Amino acid sequence: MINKAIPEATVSRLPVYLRSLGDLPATQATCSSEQLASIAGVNSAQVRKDLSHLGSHGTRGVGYNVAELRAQLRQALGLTQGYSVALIGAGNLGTALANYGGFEVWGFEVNAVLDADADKVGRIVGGRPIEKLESLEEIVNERGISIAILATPAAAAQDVADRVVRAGIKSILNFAPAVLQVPQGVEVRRVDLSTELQILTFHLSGEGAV
Amino acid sequence: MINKAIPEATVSRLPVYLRSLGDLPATQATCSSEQLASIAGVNSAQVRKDLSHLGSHGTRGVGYNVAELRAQLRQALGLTQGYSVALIGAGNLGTALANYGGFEVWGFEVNAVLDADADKVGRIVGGRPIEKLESLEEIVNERGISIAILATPAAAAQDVADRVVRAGIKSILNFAPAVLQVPQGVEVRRVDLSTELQILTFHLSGEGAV
DNA sequence: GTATGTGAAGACCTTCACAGCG
DNA sequence: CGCTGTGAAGGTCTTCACATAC
Repeated sequence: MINKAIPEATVSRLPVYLRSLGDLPATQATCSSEQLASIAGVNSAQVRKDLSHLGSHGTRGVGYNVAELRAQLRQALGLTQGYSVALIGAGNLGTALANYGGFEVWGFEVNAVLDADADKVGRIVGGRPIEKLESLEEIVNERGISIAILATPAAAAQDVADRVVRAGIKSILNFAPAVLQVPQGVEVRRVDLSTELQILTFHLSGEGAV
Repeated sequence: MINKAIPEATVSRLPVYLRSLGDLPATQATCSSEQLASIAGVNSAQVRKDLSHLGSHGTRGVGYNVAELRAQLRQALGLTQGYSVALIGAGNLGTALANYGGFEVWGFEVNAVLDADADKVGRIVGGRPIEKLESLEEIVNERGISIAILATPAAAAQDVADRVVRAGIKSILNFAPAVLQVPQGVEVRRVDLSTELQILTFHLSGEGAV
């Protein structure tokens, strides 16, 4: 399997490259590692090494074929198929995510919005009625959900994660400010506002410029 | 300056340790690296090495004093003072962030919500009227804003960032799906939904279970 | 006995610099 | 000549393992 060989650090940059290609003029058929690097904000040797993991073959003296590279990136990232997403937690953030729609372009569709609060069930969010958390397993099976986005309070996050894992989901995007314990084979990515702000203040208060 | 010596990887874990301390029973006065590691989801040697960068001194055979460690973490992260934040872009996500309030606990206060869209100006979001982007510089000076949260569309992000930098802000939390170019001395942290989802699908579609 | 603090080893990541190809 | 692809060098980060201190 080719994927097995791609280092994690490279994987995390592939989506950036893919998006960067979209920033090129539509007329541009070819693109150098130098140019891609400048849009993506990384070193050009990095770009070349990263792309070499895809088995990508640019043309020396010319660069990479934009259309082909885009196809290879989508392939590597598994974006040739669509994904069904469940959003759990319909508070402020959850509601905003349900309405956001910025990732439908990439083939992600929110096919369920769940909440533990019975009072919220039935309310329409992002064009769908909120469903009760108890139906999770059923919904996952029926609608082929493969990704869960957690936007619950921190205190509820671990319980919900356990439930999500029991329902067979292997990919979790966690917005709750908590570190989740999950079994091997389940992948969690954490997006944590407070953490990011605190990293910023570290640099603000500590060393000077640079 | 002590901060200068703290590696970036360590800095990014300090907020997690700080929050993890809050998960301990209120009665617990002392905490081992082992316990902290398990809550924070890292290796215990990592915890010890990270904390040693703070000049922290645990007690051998006992562990770390919880209250003291919390104080040291807050100190290192610059959380002994409050920070005034401007939120730019009052769309779905921006509105949710304005209402969120989950980081006020840590001393961050949203003291301005701005938007480029004249139609939105004056509407109340998170208890404040939306103000026009043109007033940015003035607002930053008047209210001592030191952090900007960007929640604009990707296409506008770079222009807004330029403006924010010109207003003298040195810390940006960027939710727009774009890589920002900023001068040396300005720190940008990117939070990118689509990127995170795509990293998840890489693992879903590629290799099997870990 | 128990848990910290840390040198040393090893894994991983980035950058350089240039050979090689178009 | 220009740009890719990559060995080699140089960093950074993580983990181990144990001396050290309470």
